[in-house]
Amino acid sequence: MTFASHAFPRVLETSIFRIGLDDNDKAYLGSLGFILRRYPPHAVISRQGDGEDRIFVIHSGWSCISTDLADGERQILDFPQKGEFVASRAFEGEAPESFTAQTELMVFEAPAKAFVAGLAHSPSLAGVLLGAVARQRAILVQHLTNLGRRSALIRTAHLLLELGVRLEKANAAKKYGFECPLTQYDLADALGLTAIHVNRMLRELRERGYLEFRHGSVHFLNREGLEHFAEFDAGYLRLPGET
Amino acid sequence: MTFASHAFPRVLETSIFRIGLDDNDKAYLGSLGFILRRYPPHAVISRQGDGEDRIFVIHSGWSCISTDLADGERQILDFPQKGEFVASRAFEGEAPESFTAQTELMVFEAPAKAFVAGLAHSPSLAGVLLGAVARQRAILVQHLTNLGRRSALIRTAHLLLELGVRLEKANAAKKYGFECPLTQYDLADALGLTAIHVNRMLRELRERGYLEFRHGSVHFLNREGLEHFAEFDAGYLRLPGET
DNA sequence: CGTTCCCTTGAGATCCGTCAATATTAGTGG
DNA sequence: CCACTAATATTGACGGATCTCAAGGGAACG
Repeated sequence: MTFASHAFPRVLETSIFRIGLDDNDKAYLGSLGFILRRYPPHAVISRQGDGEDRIFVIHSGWSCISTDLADGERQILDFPQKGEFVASRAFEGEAPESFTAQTELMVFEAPAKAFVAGLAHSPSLAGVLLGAVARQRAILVQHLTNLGRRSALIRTAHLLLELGVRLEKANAAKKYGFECPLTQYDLADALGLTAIHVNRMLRELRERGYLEFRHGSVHFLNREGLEHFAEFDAGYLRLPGET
Repeated sequence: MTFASHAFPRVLETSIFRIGLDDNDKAYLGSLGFILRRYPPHAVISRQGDGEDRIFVIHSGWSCISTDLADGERQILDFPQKGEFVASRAFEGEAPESFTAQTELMVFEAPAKAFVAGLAHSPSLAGVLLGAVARQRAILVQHLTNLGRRSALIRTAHLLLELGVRLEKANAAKKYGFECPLTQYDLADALGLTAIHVNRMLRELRERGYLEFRHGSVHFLNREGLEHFAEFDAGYLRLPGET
């Protein structure tokens, strides 16, 4: 279940922390006790309300962070990708959201306490962390804008375009699109729609020649046209340090 | 337009930064060049896409942060309240959102560059900042959940309850509710609705005996019942350091 | 006292959800 | 490779929530 912590420097190279840290910082990060863990599909890694406080860096696989509602529904906030980080309690208070594996998931994991305390020892790490938090925030803001002010069709397109770009930045995209193990129910919970309507929107996007989503993979057919149609501007996905 | 920076320690006492900082930290904060500025109603303080990078702490008045869409619409993300802070560029990249005064607005303002650089000099400030960012994130997450998974009626109630609690924590609420200069158009842009429908939802809440929103003030008539109806749990609004 | 926001209400259209049924795919064990 | 099952995808018909369009009323402010 757990692996040698010396595996951590590897993912560092492709993670959100790869920029802006000198060797001292990296050595320090490596000392924080990150371990590589594996979770099976549908494992709940951190549940809303938990007091436990951990930092995760995605190594491989798909997962989601979500809020759980009283009636059993959920709102998916994001699908964190390889190299991105997740803070179960967001550094304060009780966990406001749940973190769930969707496929088999490999994550680097460390207690948040040591991580936060470490910010004092590595000032540049604090800056990098702020940058990473800012990017996460920008993604959340786009999802919020999606839900509030865009039609179901554009909203669906926008999310798939975003995931495509994020996977490209993580070097996990194919030439034509990307592998996407999400079900239409998952998409619905992220888009504030029903799975049935997501199905209709995917069909509409296919009939308009924009993309195909079949058998777990998204295939862009007219990406430029789709980006224009969905008013998609990838600027908010810029990684810290990226020009 | 600008006031002596020694006014800053005053708001510190009631701001998000009031907890967890020792005298050294506070003295350091005071040296970062915060000035008190006044903006007239509807002033655009920071526009989406700006490169300028400032930190604000709300002193008095109402404002909103929003994303601007191509068709001229906007999605309001939040209404920051007294003592809360706003980072125009969120510490990285270009401003992903606009910051606009809604009433006359007084803010403490400082260049973000010095602020971020200062985190190295004041490790506990970094921790406090993370806590503040975490709270902002929790608020965003609730707004996202509101838009995605709650009906227009509950969504409206939830936002007004949230604003009530936040104003109480800023000591800016009345006994029965709070002064609220927002128009129904403003609420609509925050709730992902049209102003017309907001109007109908407010009527419905009034007719159900939950609250009145008239002449710029929100009056809770059955707060407990409303909190239950709207599945409102104020836990996510806990201030850093608050039990 | 007139203008300008802002609020309020109604009627009809549209988008999206609900319910119900079937088809397809993926997984499992024989 | 096949039979069976569960999960997922697909489609249609209908209803309800929300939007659009249109009109008027009220409050604030000069």
